[in-house]
Amino acid sequence: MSSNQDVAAALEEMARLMELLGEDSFRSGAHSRAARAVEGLSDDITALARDKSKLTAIEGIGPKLADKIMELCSTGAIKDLIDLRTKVPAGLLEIMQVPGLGSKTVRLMWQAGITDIPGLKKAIDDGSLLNLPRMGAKAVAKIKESLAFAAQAGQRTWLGKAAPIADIFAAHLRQLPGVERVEPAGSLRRGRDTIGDIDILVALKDQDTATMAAHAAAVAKAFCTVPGIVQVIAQGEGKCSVRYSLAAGFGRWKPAPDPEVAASTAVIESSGSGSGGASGGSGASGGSGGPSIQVDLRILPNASFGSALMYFTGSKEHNVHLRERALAMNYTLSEWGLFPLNKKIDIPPQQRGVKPIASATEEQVFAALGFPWIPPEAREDRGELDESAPWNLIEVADIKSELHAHTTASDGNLTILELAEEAKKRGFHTIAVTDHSQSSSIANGLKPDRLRRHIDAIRAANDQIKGITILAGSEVDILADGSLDYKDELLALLDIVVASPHAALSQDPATATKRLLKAITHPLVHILGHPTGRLILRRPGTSPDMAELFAAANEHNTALEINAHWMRLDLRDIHVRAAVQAGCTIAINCDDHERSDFDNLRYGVMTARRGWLRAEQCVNTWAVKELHAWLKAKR
DNA sequence: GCCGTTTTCGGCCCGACTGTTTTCAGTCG
Repeated sequence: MSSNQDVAAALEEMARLMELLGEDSFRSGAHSRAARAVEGLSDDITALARDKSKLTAIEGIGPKLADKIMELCSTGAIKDLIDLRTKVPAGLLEIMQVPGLGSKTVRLMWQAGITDIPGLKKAIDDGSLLNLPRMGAKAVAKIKESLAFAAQAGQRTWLGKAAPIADIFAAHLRQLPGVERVEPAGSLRRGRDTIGDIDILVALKDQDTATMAAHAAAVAKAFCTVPGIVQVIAQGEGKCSVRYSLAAGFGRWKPAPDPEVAASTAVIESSGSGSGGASGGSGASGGSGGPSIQVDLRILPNASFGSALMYFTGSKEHNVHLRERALAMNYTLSEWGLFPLNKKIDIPPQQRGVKPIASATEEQVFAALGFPWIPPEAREDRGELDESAPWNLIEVADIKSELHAHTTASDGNLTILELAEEAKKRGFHTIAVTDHSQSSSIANGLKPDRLRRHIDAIRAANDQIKGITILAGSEVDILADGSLDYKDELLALLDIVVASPHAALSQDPATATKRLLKAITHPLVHILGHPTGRLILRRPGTSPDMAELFAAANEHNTALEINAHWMRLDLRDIHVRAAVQAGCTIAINCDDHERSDFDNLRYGVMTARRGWLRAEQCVNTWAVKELHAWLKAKR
């Protein structure tokens, strides 16, 4: 059995190997595109692979690639991939991970006898690398510097950790003269659960050319000297790239109170700051190899802001399709704007002073191409260009309740009233107190008698406070066999039950499906909390049959949670999309343990928007009456 | 290797930066 990730990895490896062998770039590109298509599927590829026509129905997968996917799913291997591996030394793929080295250069190295990273280092040291074509002292120095980052190139970090770093850069640039707008773009703006690099777009006030050039230079300089930068990769007039120390960005970031999270993240923190003292003015010493993230800057005139923001937001595949659509309409689209196509002239239109058809706002550019404005979170080339109706996706402002929160009774650090006051401050009409159940002993889970007293305390607090309803609830453990951690008589006393898996997260898919189905179909359960139990970049969680879960959730009127903590975001985007299509009800909860956890809501909402969720399908947007009626229906 | 509101064959997005070059190839997003 192969997961979607396995299939995508195999296809991507084939693409890389073909590049190294110098094969047709469109052919390797097709493999690469297919890999991303598989990665973005919410359906299990193994199931689809039983029927070839279902595979070829996926855009980017034709008959040949369908055969290879079916071969991998049924035999566990692809013969063509094995053949490719025998032709290319394995170390070359590692060399290609070095930032700035692509297939053409690595191929030249291979021809010169360099086949792995140690060989490359040796060729740098003995000077033989200089003998390669187009390889001078500067290029070698750059490779030497980049080698330190080879291991972490391609590594990603959490959305909730990248966003504060983007804020640091944006705040730094926003105050500069001549700057009209600063906008983080890229995967951050699309709300992906992990971020590869941070993209910042700066729009300059439209003035005379000389003034704008001076302002651009000042912005570029300011960008490349932000404290915490460990390497300047490129610095031009309109475009810069740097690597920023992740350790230096830890200032605002605290380990999550969730003990399992705290334990795992503590490791990262200590390894991050271990080399050269704590954060602060580390400067551009470079090359220490500590955790770092690439930050890219693009500077453009404000008149191009819309098209530039579209270009810089991506995704790459979305952009490619959009540009193809432009060509079909006899236009050409770039970050400079949408222009009439003129194939006879080689010079780009913006350099000839051609007036764009649209460029100032995203709405204008989309409209000129015949689309409604597409939310950034939906720009993943997952069918968004086939939609013609306005989007109207859920927004943070739509959220009116929080239905999963902890207090000092278990592992939170707020009292019932403090929690309720904070929720009220955020404009919510309802907050549910859902402390851990007895089996979560590490989180100080409540034994039945403590829960009974806790319910009384919650009722008392609810009588005391005005302007918000406090619900008595529990985040009850779903035990390994699917049974719940309290007896039904006790659960029936609660206003709301969130059932979540916390242990036995390595179960096989069939067992996990059975376990979660039991919780979903339990008559007293309202919400299935963080369904797979994954921790992003830490552990995969279980892989239940989602289609089965969604069908059962629909039938039993059980909501499925998007846990908004940036370490979880579970359900994940593609699951949300499938759940929305299946008609499921979704909950978006912050799983609050402290005040600042309420701020994670934006990540949960972004994940919801990536699944094309509209407000009405989310319980947290419902008015008091509607929400409470839904809760009571299970009592 | 995929795909089709001009095509079932002949295309396949667009521009910036770098380092090496006497005009451009490679890489990246």
